[in-house]
Amino acid sequence: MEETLIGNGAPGFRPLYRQVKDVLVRRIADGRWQGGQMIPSEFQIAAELSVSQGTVRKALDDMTAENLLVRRQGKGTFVASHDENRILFQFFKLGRDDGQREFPESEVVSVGRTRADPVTQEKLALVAADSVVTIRRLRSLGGERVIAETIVVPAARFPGLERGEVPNNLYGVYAARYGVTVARANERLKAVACPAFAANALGLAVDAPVLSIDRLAYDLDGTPVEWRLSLCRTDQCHYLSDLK
Amino acid sequence: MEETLIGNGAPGFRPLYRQVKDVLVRRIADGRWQGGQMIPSEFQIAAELSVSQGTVRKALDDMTAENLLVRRQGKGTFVASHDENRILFQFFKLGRDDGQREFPESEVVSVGRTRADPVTQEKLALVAADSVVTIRRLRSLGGERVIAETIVVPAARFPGLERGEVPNNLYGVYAARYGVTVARANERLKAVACPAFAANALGLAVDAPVLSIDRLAYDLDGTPVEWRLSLCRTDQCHYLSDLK
DNA sequence: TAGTGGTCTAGACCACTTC
DNA sequence: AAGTGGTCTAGACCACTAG
Repeated sequence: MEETLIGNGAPGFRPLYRQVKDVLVRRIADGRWQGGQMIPSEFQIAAELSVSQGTVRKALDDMTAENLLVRRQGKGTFVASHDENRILFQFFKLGRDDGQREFPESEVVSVGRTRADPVTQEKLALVAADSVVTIRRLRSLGGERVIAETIVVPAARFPGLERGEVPNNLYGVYAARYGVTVARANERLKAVACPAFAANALGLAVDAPVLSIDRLAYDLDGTPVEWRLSLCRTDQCHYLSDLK
Repeated sequence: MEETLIGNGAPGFRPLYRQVKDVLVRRIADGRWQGGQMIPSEFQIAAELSVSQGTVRKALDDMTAENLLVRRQGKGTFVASHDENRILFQFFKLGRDDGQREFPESEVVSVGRTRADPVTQEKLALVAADSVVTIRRLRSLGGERVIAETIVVPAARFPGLERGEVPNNLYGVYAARYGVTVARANERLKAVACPAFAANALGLAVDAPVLSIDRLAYDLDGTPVEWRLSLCRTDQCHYLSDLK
């Protein structure tokens, strides 16, 4: 076994299953276990780490509850990938009023690399010397442009992102090309008057009400990795929030 | 044991812990276990239902994850109550921009009982003959009126609600006085132009952008028990949504 | 048939709270 | 010291998938 688990007599007590979980999360964070890949069975992990299979199960169940793993009876346990389905249900909360749920199309407006302005520095925990990549794009649902969004990421974690294609499924690219796993995000929503630049793009009058979504996304270590501001026209669609 | 658990050879297979959970949920739904009350220990429940303590634990852990129970090591397991804290973190997602999180004050504008209109019938699964109680109120954060909301509930489940005081913490009253536990809700958010009636109350210009929150709340059986439409001014506050 | 995850049990011991 | 929930183990058996 490569990692060392501490006994439970220590004052800084941490449950075994927590330590097991930390080890496994690190393997995903380090990219040793990639999205979509099947991981070893419970018994194999248990033997490797010298714990019982039940302890491994508790760690895996925790990670499954946090959408880091997907378990399929009879097949195996897989690292969750940022495919369109996961995005759709975990990270994209906009749905059409007719109940249809679909992955939005994207048109990139601009991509560029600049120094981080003060607001961005604060959002992404950067300093003035740091560079960021800024992506502006429009997104459509059912053929209608409904979102104008600005995405800002630290250039250091995504070298070369500003060159070449910007695909629709960004979080998939973060994971596959840069080994950055977006694990969670928080969003702040406001109703605001539509600014001119977005009004043109969305086919709205200036000052029409639009939904502003200010999102900060974090990786597995809790480090902010993306700041995104989306302006959405919500006459034909809505933001869906489940409270439970 | 009063309830009968089925063996696991049956074709309609249901895990034991699921059956245990159903039994315990029913006790809360029926009001036999009230909010805030301590329930029997794992061993007592296990003995009563003739299952192992581990099986009871899995049922209790599930219910804890769904915010139906609160477990405190060394003390016991308690039925979750709709106190201000739970509402604040589970059912009230509006927070001030300065980061303060507080329970809003309420001023009731009107309370009345009428027949359910077609839209309400559809939302709450009622028929034309059914009556509903409608509450209109204003809510404040930090002394500022920020929400104008309309709440509609089936009169049959809340007899007499339209008479007497309407307290600030409605879900607490649903539970304590009517035995109705709000277990989950879903909200649809839009940015809309402020209608005249709300503009006056919120100190906004007509057509100013406001956040519209359309909420349907469900009880433990999954029956819709409340429809609520909130119009919020979001210049000093925001709707907080955590994606994980 | 073999391998995976899912359920269930029984028992030991630890951590926290209260008396 | 007694009672609660929390962790950990070991082993049995069931359900699902694939070859």
